[in-house]
This record gives sequence, structure tokens and C-alpha cells, in this order.
Amino acid sequence: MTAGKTFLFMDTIANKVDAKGRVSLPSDYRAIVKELSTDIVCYRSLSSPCIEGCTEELLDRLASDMENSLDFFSQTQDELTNLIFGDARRFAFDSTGRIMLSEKLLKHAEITDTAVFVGKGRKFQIWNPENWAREEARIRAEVFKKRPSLKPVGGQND
Amino acid sequence: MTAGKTFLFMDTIANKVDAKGRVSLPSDYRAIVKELSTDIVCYRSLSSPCIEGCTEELLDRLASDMENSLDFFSQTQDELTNLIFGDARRFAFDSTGRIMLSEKLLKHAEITDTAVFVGKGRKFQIWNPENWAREEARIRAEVFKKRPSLKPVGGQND
DNA sequence: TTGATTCCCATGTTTTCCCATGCTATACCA
DNA sequence: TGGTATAGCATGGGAAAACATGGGAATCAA
Repeated sequence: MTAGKTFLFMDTIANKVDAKGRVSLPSDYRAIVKELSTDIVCYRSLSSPCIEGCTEELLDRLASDMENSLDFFSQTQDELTNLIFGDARRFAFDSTGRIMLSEKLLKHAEITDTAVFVGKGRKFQIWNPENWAREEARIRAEVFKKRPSLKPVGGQND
Repeated sequence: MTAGKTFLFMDTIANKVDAKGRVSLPSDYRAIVKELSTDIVCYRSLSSPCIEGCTEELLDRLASDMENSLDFFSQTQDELTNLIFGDARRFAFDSTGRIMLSEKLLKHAEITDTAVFVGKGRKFQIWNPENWAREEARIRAEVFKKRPSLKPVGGQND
């Protein structure tokens, strides 16, 4: 990893969840965490049956945006912070690189014995294998439908 | 991450209130208090039947901000802060990590034998279990309705 | 004294830590 | 080029530490 600090969660990796609920965090993800001296934070996705994760640093920035006193009593903010921070939890990994996902999260994502990590740039998701296969197919179909309207990036196209 | 560490109250944790009125402060919360060398301050929430808590440090900052923003429209905020400071109290935890909530606070939140700690980033709340279950469901529904207009977390896109 | 608060110890459970094993990919050597 | 050594990684299991919680003794106030 370079000094430029581009940190992206990428790739799709399936790891086993053992009897204790432990899962190896993909080593690439671990490298990001170490480099940023932060921690991984996970919470239930608002829109899909999956676990969502990001760096604590990202959530901290959100908290900073919200903490200034002018908004101290705002109701919308109140509801949002309850939902996000009330659900999120820090997950430190042990010396072998594993985190222990909570019952609540595993249940929400319908994960039992295998967890699929899906990179999303600044965030990542953790899926049940079957659900992810279905979701990926759906997304691909969706994108294909919209294809004519997608602008090529950097002038490349095919 | 920058020099400053990140301190966020997160997760939702249910702890028992014993016969003496003692409750374990979640260990993550305790870690924040120790790290910042501050104290926990609690007061009755102005908007919900729950106890609200934060670091004394945060209230201190709020006080400073209020001093410096005495604009024409600040009267309401002024009154609100009066309410909070009039109600707030410091709660130190003992060697096993427990605090003793006052009758006034417990009554306001309708807490008897179980207290649910809900993280809110820089703040947290303490709820009666049933009330929190109801409130969480309400908020989820509310936020889902507003979802299209919500900015993504931390300004990142996904 | 009575009631309340603080401090300390005991216990069961959960979580974290550490060591061992086997697999896989990359590098190395003939 | 093919085979082997090496390092990193995923995974399993047991030991140790941390945590929530209950109860008793000591301290303080009215």
C-alpha cells in the first residue's frame, strides 16, 4: 500500500463461520484497518438482508458532522443517530485475523456457516452465499437494462 | 486516521438493574470515559421517555457554543440548555463498572429491572426494553419513508 | 439506629487470546 | 520447465482474561 492512501474494499471472498461465530476478515481488509489505525464497524443494512461494514473512521466523520450544537436538539438527527449508532458495533480482529459477528447481524443476513464478503469501495457487505448469488444476478440484469444510458468512463468503451 | 482517536457510543446492550439500582455501564462506554479522562453525565431526555447520557466534555463544549452564539434566535436553545444543565448529573462507576441511576431518571424512563443502552455516537440513551423495541420499530419505519432524501453516510457514495 | 451508598469479593458466562494444523499461492532452484 | 521449499492465510480447539451480576461488609448521613 502506498503513501497516497487509497483504501478500497474490493473483491468477493467467501469464508467460513465457525461454531463460535468467528469469521476470518479477508486479509486485504485487514491491511486497510491496520494502515488507517482504525477499526471495522458493522451494522445491519437498511435496504438488504446483509451486514454492512466500514471503518470506524468513516462513522466518526458522520458523528462530527452531527455533533455541532446547533443540531443538538434536532429530531431527524436524533432518529438517524439512534438507528445508525444504535445498530453499529466495533469488531476488532484477533491475532489470526478473525472477528466475531453477533447473533443479531448473522440473523439479519441469514448467515449460518459461510459468509461472503463483497467489496463496495469505502464500505463492504457480508452476505449469505445464496442470497448474494441471487443479488448479484439481479444487479447485473439491472445494469444491463440501463446500459444504453451509462456513460463510458475515461472515454473507453466496447 | 488523524492524531485524535475516535470515540463513539455504539451498539444496543441490555443490562440488569439490581435491587440496589446498580447497572453495569457497557465496557465500551467505560473505555471511552477512561480514555478521555472525563465522566458520564446523564439527564432526562427532553423528547422521549428515556435517559440521555454523554461525556461531561461534550456538555462543556455545548456550553461554550451557547455562550458564543447569542444570536437573535437563540432563546429557545437557551431554554433547552437550561433544562438540561438543570437536570444533568455526573455518574461515576465503581471498580466493577457499575453506576447507580437516580430514582428520578429511572422513573422518567420507566425502567425497573432492565436497562437498554443505545449508542448515538457522541451521546447514548438508556431505555426500558419494551419502550425501546417500540421506538426502534417506529424509527425504522420513519427513516425508511424518508430514505430517498437521505444523504449517504459520511458523504461517501456507494 | 435506620437507610442509603460505597467498596470489595465471589461466581458463572462470554469473549478474547494463543497455539496447532492444513491449504494455497508464490518464489526458488535444478 | 517441473518440482519443491516457503510464507501467508483460513480454520479448529483449548486456555486465559474480561465482563455482568449477586451479595456482604464497611462507611456515611440523617
